[in-house]
Amino acid sequence: MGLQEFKPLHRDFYDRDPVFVSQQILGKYLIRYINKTPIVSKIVETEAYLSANDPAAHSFIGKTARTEILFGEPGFTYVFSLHRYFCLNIVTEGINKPGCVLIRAIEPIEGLELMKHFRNTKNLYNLTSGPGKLCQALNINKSMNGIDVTSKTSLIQITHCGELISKKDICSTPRIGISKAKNELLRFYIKNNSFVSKIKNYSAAKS
DNA sequence: TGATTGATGAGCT
DNA sequence: GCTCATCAATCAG
Repeated sequence: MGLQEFKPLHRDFYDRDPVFVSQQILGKYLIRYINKTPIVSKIVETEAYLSANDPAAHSFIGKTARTEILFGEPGFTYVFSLHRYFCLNIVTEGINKPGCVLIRAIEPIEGLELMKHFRNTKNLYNLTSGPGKLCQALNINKSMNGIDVTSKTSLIQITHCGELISKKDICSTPRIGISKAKNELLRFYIKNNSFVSKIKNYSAAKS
């Protein structure tokens, strides 16, 4: 696979509403370099966290030392820890509009052995089907906070790929595991993709 | 197989 | 002290 054909998405891509970016980023490639060796994966599930009126967003209470990166330029990583795990977000919108996109699940493409090593498991589905799991598989921790994913020299990049996901193949549901704003449909995933987390919870239609 | 719970650490008040 | 955008082990049926 010729990696040089994958160009990082431009910063303008992220300089928009997090709901829009959350859907458009589905199917794009997430590349993580470990000592120059790329781990390639496809983004298959995301959640949007809004810049205003979203009590579930970390930025809701205002700017703190932890959330400072959210208030800056779009196209940078926001990594935070939760219990023993980490979650990877991408900052969207402009300065002082602290929206972001949480990467909830990825489909492994290349670098399977490295991911299995970091996760200490052989089960393919269990490798990256959740925000904490994928960070473990990609060896992402707090030191990966504030990385520019639009730069060709970054350790984490998000790039174009051949596959376009059509609107009808994007499903939306409420976000997972939050206690506030439970009814907003801000989780998005690629229909019928087997690496999406918590598939069974939403297999039945809800009226 | 679905629901519940305990491990666990950082950030905020 | 309490909260929390998680996960894996455990238990009930």
